[in-house]
Amino acid sequence: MYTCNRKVSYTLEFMRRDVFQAIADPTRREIIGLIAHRSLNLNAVADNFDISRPAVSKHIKILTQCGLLVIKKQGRDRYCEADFKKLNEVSNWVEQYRSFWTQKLDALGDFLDKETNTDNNI
Amino acid sequence: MYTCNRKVSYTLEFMRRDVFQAIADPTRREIIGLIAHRSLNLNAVADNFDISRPAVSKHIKILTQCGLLVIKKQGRDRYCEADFKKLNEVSNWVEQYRSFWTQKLDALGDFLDKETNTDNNI
DNA sequence: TATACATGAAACCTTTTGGTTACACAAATT
DNA sequence: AATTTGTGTAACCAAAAGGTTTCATGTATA
Repeated sequence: MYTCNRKVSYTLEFMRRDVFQAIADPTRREIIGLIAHRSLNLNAVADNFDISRPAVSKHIKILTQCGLLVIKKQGRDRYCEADFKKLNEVSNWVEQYRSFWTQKLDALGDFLDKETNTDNNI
Repeated sequence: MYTCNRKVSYTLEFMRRDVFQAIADPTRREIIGLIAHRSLNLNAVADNFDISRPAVSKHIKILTQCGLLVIKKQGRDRYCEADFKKLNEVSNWVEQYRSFWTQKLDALGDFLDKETNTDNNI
């Protein structure tokens, strides 16, 4: 029932970050907003924040590990490109409850409908 | 530009939790799922998890502080009721990027012919 | 009234998070 | 060739997160 995602610490870089945890941080959400339309190299991203460049680098690493960000090497630059497919997981989770905060009357019916085909396993 | 949400610690209980941070924890998402269709008292919620009752109580407090959960006192019981209006904030943020992960699937086919096959680890 | 129950809250602990500085190194530029 | 630039990474730190046990307190109930 309850699967813990935090004690996993593989040796490799693919430690399968949770996308919910990734977007929990406001800085990371802002990074996603920055690179949504155009990819930026790491320094360009860092210029938008008051924190240090390595701190931004860590955030980018987390976004990469959960699949929200892809790094394209180009010379000595690392261009950060957003990949929003993983956001579908968040959308699915949130939207299953949409009826609960929009139409109260149909709430129970909609819930029962959607409950049959939820696949939110990470 | 970057506003830190973590250093806020008011004296009162209304420390305005971030809903993104609230749903980052899998236990809290599960709690929301549990009380979505019927309200449960605290012990009933705690019965669904392996962690202690005070631990669940803390999660419920966080959900309350961000507005995702409302507690209705009834005798000695505290019934937990979900309030999904705050999820709109998450939905808005995610859905602004929906076109990026839906239309991109179509455009992907075009680009894949020309560009080098980048590994899309899913 | 005495006891069981539901919950809140404090004190404490360990791990994670988010930040820093310092240094290494390859790629560009001079 | 020497230097500047972009980035990775290690070592470190404070605070937050998530958990525990223990105790207090208000409600029900035998």
